[in-house]
Amino acid sequence: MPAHPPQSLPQNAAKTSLHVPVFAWYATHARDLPWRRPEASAWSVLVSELMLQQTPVKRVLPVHQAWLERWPTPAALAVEPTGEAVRAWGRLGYPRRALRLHAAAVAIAERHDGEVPADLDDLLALPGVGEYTAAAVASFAYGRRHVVLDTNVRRVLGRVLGGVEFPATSLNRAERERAASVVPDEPPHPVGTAATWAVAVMELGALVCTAGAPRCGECPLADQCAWRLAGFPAYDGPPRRGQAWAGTDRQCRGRLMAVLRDADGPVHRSALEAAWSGTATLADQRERCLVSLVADGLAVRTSPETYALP
DNA sequence: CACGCGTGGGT
DNA sequence: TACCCAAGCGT
Repeated sequence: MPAHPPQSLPQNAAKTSLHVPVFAWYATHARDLPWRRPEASAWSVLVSELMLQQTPVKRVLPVHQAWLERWPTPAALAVEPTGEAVRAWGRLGYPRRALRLHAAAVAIAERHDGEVPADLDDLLALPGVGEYTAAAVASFAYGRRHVVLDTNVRRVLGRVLGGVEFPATSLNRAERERAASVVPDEPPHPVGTAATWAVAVMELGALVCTAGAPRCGECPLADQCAWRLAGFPAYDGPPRRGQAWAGTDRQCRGRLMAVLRDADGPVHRSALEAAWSGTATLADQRERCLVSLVADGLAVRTSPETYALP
C-alpha cells in the first residue's frame, strides 16, 4: 500500500502530445476578440455564441459591440419589444436567432435572477441554445469542463485523429467519445484547462485547419495529423449538401425582412410587393413567406394593408 | 434525422 | 465567375 496514493492518474502521453503544441500555438496566435477578454461578461459570451451560429466573426464584431452597449445585461434586453432585437440584429442573417436571444434574455431575467446560468442543463433549456452553445458558454464564460464540439473542432479532430478530410454529416456517439477522450483532465491540468483547450482547438480550426486550403505549414499538429500522414486522402463520404439560394423562400423572406428593418414604422403592402414580384408564382411565394414571417414572430400585420417588425 | 433557415466574404 | 461555406438550432 503506497504511502501517498496518487490524487489522480496522470494524463496519458497521447493526450499530452496534442495539448502541448496546441496550447503553445494558441498562446501566440489567438485573436483578441471582445467576448474572450477577461472582463467579458457571461452575457457577452452568450450573445456572441448566438451571433456566431453560422455567421463569420468579422460580421459579428460590430453588431456584438453595439448590442452590448445598448443591452449590457439580459434584463435590459428582456424589457424591449422583440422587434428591437430583430432590428439590432441587422444583416447577420437567420433573424430567428434574434428572437431566440430575446427569449433567452427573458428566461434569464425570470428564472435565473438576471444571471446567465453556468449549469449545462439550465443553458440547454434556453431558446437558441443547443448542445454546442450550452457547452461553449459554460466553458468560455465559467471555465467549466465540457466537450465543446463545433464544426471547427469536428474538422480538426476528424483530420488529426480520424484521418479524414471532413467529418460525417451528423454528429454521432463515437465522435463525441473521441472528442471527450482528448479533453484535459481537471485537475490536474499540466499545460492548460479544458476550457482553454476548447477555445484553442476551435481557433486552430478557424485559422489553420480550415475547410478549404488548410495551412498545414503553420499547424502545430502537422507532424501527428493522420489525414496529412495518409497523404491527404480525398473526402469520400456522401455529397455534402450545398444550400440552395436563388428563388428560395429563404431569399424571399430575407428581402421582405430587409424592407421591414429599413423602415421606421409600418410599411404598406406595396413596398413588400416591390421587393418580390414579377410573376403570379412569385406573388404567391411572397404571400406565403409573409404568412410564415408572421407565424415565426418576425413580422406583424399592423393593419389590413401594413406590416411592421413586432 | 434531414431539412429549412439569411447573408456576404473568400477562393 | 460560381460556388463554398461560417462558433447551429428547432422541428
